[in-house]
Amino acid sequence: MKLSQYYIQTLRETPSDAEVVSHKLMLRAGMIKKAAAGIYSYLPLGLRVIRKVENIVRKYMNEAGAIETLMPSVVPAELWKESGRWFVYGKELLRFKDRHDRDFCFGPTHEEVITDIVRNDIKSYKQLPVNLYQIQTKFRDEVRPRFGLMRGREFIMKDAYSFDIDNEGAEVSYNKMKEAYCKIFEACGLKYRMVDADSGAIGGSFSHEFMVLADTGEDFVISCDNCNYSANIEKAVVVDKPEENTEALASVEERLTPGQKTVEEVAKFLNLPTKKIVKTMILKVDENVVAVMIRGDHELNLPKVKNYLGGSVIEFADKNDIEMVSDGPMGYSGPIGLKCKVYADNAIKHLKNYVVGGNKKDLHLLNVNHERDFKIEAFGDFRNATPGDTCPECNKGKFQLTKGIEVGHIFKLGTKYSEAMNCVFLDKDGKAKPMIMGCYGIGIGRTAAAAIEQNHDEKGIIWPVQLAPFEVVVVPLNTNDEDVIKTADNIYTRLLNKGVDVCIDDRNERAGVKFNDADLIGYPVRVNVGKKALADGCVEIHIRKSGEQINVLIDDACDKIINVIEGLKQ
RNA sequence: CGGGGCGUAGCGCAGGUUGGUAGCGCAUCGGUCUUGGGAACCGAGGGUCGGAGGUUCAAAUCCUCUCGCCCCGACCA
Repeated sequence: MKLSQYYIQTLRETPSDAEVVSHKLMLRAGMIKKAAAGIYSYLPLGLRVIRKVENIVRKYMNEAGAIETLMPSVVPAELWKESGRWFVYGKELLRFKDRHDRDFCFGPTHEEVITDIVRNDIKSYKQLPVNLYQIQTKFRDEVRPRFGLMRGREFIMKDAYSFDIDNEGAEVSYNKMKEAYCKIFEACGLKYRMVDADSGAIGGSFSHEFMVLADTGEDFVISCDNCNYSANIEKAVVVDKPEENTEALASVEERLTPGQKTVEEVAKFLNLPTKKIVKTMILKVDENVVAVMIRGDHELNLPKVKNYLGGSVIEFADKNDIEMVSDGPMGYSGPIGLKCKVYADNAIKHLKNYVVGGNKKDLHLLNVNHERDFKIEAFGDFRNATPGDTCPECNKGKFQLTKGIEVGHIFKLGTKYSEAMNCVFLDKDGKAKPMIMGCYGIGIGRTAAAAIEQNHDEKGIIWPVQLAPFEVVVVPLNTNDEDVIKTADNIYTRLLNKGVDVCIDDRNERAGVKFNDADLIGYPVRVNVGKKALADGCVEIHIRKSGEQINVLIDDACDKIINVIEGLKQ
């Protein structure tokens, strides 16, 4: 590609509404352009990156036996009504009517559509298993789209759906996807982690998230520094460690704490460590109000409580509920005298003489002890893991906390949709059974954005070779010098012929402009062709990632460049 | 959905209190000159001041309504 004839629009200044690096750099490099909140055009350079991600995904999906299809983005409401989701999905589902006043939605995900296809075509166990996927634009009307491609409303996603005759088969399908996903993110040249995710009611380890590690990630990943256990912070198991505590029990003391509500405020006010403060959170699990006690320096984990209690909906209790069970205002709840069951995190077990709310405005109680002062229904793992916690897998390592960006998610769906939509097959005995489904997603745009979050510097993007819009840019530095032009053109043509994804920056710009654009756009390899090196019969190969610059003879240039590219792929 | 902020040239911003010719930098176009890290000089074009209504002789500026966008939070996966 000759850049003089290409569509390349870099911005010197960062548009003011970009917050994260990937968003800023994609805008500046002229890869995307915003059309509306969370809705972007992919400009040529950006599209090339998107296509590279897509093609890697295709390759390994196909290899794993999945078959590509393409479903409509506009979906008739009937299908969504059949699965029931039309009534529960809420505002995130973009709904509209056609000229005949019929309801439609823009698909945010395609379980209904694929299930409708498969139930029509597949009748026998002999036709199963099958795994169909598509790469397509989805729309979710997010409350707050942000961070460019990272969290758009319109976004490109690869979604795959597997159908099996039984659980064993579903597990095989699931594991194939798990392997394919690992290959995909590896092939993208990204540092990632596969983590256990909360699989909710389904249970088992049938849900994994794929996280690209980056400091700017929104998700927290817990991993062991000794073995390879890693998990979403929601899911990471906290080991219940017995602890010796020989402190003598002191007697309960009331203390006025005017206006001090949060743990930090109370701890500071009483001049005690946050560990000594225990917060009592009032929750509503389905229709039951319960209290959960958590050590002040820990964070409550709602899914854990929900799973422990076997509920289906969990939320913080509202003001009324709190006043009802505690006879006191919000912010001063404590376990003593509560009119509901009290559960406590394991960490409370070994704690003595701690501070709790007094169930009265501006009142806290000191030196409280369970058993003696109130009853705890049960202890359990109800908190988020923290760095330093012991690994439940090897029992030796300590937890580390890393930030990540969720780029892929796989999970077993079971028969939720096949049952609701009567997607059944006849088994060997001629009996009709619902198919067991699995669902596997990858955010294509998000993967590209995550690659930038993970690989950039002050000057711009540092693409992994596998995702770069072009692998190599050839830069003639003196556009008025015949020799320079000829040599650059020659190297460019030779690279093209060898199948290298190369472009030549033949624009009539000064060297500085081209260098800055090249750094910003992030071509992994830049070949400088200039008078200086040419005097020695050389050109320079500049490696974006390391900043390394090598002089090579013109004749050796192509081989060396290909060599460097191969090296970068490792 | 709650709280806060912003809409003025393609981008980044000033002007607004105190109403009176719409401005700056970058980008763009023409020219001279230049060519190894976003050159310099000369000249030029470009605006329904987000929109509607109101107050006024006069509104970017004051008032009302509206739309869009951004941030924090809640929510969602």
